[in-house]
Amino acid sequence: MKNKQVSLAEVARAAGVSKMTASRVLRDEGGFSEKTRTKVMAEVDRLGYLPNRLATVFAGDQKTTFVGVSIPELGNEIFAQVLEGIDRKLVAFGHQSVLGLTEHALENEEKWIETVLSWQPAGLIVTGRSHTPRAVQMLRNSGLPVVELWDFNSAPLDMCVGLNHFDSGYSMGRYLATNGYRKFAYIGTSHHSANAASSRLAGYTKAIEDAGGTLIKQLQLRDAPGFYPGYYGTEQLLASGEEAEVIFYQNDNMAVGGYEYCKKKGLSVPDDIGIAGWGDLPIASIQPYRLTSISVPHLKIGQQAAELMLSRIAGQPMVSTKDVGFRLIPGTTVQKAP
Amino acid sequence: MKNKQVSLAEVARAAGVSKMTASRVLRDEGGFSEKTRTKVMAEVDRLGYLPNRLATVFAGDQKTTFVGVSIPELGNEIFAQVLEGIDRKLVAFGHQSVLGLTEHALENEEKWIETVLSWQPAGLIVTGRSHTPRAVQMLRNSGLPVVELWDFNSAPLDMCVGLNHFDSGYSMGRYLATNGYRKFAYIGTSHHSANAASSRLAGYTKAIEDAGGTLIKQLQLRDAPGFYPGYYGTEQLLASGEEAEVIFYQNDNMAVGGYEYCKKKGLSVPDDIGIAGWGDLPIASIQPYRLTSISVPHLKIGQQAAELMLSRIAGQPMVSTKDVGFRLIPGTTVQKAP
DNA sequence: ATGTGTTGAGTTACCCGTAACGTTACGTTA
DNA sequence: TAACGTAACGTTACGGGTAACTCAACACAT
Repeated sequence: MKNKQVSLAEVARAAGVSKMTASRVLRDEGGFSEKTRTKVMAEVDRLGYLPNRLATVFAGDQKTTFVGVSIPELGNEIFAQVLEGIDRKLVAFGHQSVLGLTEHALENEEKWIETVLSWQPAGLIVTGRSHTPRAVQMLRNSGLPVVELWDFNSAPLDMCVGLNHFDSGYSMGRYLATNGYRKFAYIGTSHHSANAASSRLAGYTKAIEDAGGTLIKQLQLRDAPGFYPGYYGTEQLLASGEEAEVIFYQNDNMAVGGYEYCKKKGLSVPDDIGIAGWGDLPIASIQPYRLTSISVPHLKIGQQAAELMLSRIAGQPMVSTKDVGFRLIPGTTVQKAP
Repeated sequence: MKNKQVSLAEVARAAGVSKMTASRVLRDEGGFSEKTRTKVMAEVDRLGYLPNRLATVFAGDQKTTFVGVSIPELGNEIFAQVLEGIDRKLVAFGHQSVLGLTEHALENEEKWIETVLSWQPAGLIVTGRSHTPRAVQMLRNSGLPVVELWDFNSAPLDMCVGLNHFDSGYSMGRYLATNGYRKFAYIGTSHHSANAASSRLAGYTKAIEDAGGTLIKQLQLRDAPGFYPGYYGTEQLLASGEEAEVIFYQNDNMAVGGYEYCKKKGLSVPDDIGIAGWGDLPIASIQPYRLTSISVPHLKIGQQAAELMLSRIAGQPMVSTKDVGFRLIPGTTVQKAP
């Protein structure tokens, strides 16, 4: 199998025409006879010719059809869905996603950006609003369309699709306060630095302050934000002796874990303790209760990102920021004000 | 931002040397003075030069560092994990994944293969063993490393990593029969044709036959294999009046859905009915019971696939097929023979 | 002073398509 | 019949790097 790739020149020679004529036939550009077309296409089939798009790009000093898509991880089903939404849309318009998993590290992102840019992509979609200075520099310099996902940013590098995480945390805090809660807790994971989750916490904290309540405890676990960290984090929190009335979790996976711990310990939710999650994740949809949470349009984020990207590639002028918003799910896991 | 990309020639001119010298400096090839190196690197920084790797590939008639990775969907957490495993490994060795979501359709795969091949990738990783004839033709013709994932195939196109789905279904059937079950049922989804799940069903059926039992009902829903299809599929099955003693589901998501339905209907598992899943998915790990299932090494599949790919790219001779196997989880949701 | 080797460059050709332009062989019109 | 138009195809140049080769300058041994 050391078949050297068949080139257009070989097809042309076999068909007894020039490269140019063969090229015209393949692009159906016109300016050739039907007989020639038949002959060329026959040779294409016979030799199994596949065009080398690299050369095409090269010839016209264009870009490839690749769009770099960088997300933190795929273990998080939200990002997996966002990616799926993006790719579906891109593929429908003749583009391909080049994957980048940053594992929440900006240095990884920077390295990935450098590599992907060297392959002349049509554009880049990245997660988050914070990047290394060099990454910003490279993105700016490239002159390529860039979409920043997830964290809504009114002053994006180029384009932005996401939601205001601070506001979502604030909404939850205010909602809980409105329903009579005074002593709040938060459980999240912090193996990554400045991210959307910390914005949520900041908003939550602010709402509590504004309402005159107290954030009596915040727990930052060194783990992935899943069911068991939620379970054991809750155990740890309750064992600490602090008398939280309601716990806001980084996401639904953790919240459901917390719920299960409370249930096991004989605590009644919401009578003894309130539980709130974030994200409206699949795990919440299969519980016999309705988890209080924040619903986020994952698929919409991906699709919108891809749409912005595509219209910029097509050269259409477009609004360049899009706040997809969020929705508070009242649920049944916190007490309602009388 | 219509900055034309800075080329090596511009860097060279600015540094007062030839393209070739600049090229040598950048590749640290030697044959230049320290003074020249400093000057060239200064201009690289000043102009923000990023190499155009396309040209390099082009010049040397080489391949890009892209590896095409095609999977059916990302909604399925198994495939998301497999992809993550692949990408981590590939990136560590200087490669990038170009994503392809086939949505279980071979025509999509074929089209994707054609497109990706035209960009001169270093190799392709695809899911499943069945492809369109033209897809097989193109893959063969390319002479590129190809890994077929998921479904173990002793006669792969090139390389293969996966497990024998038929055997896994057979094992489950035999296990259940050994524990005294005689009247079997199966619930799966069939919006896709020949796939790994149907191999599992075939193995299950065969085991039942061999044990002298009866598959009294098999339900193929037109839906994604999730919790609710499992829930309502079970309702439908039980309402049909058939007296199944045990139900084998296409995967754990469906099985847990089935379990919840039984629980709601007051049926005791495993006393009144047996429940078995497949995949050892995350959903099973957060239940208060241990689901009878088949455990599959997802991450290992991805890693192994990437490893095979990388060693083939590096030109190392390698075993080209790898059966990663599976493990039956006895669980607590089926009755044990006395 | 001459020959030889080494260092530090520059020159040329090429990769595979395509844009731009050139060339034939006709047919058509004045 | 000369002048012109057009369909069908060919030729040339180019893009951004790199392999392979050439070349100039200088050091050093003979």
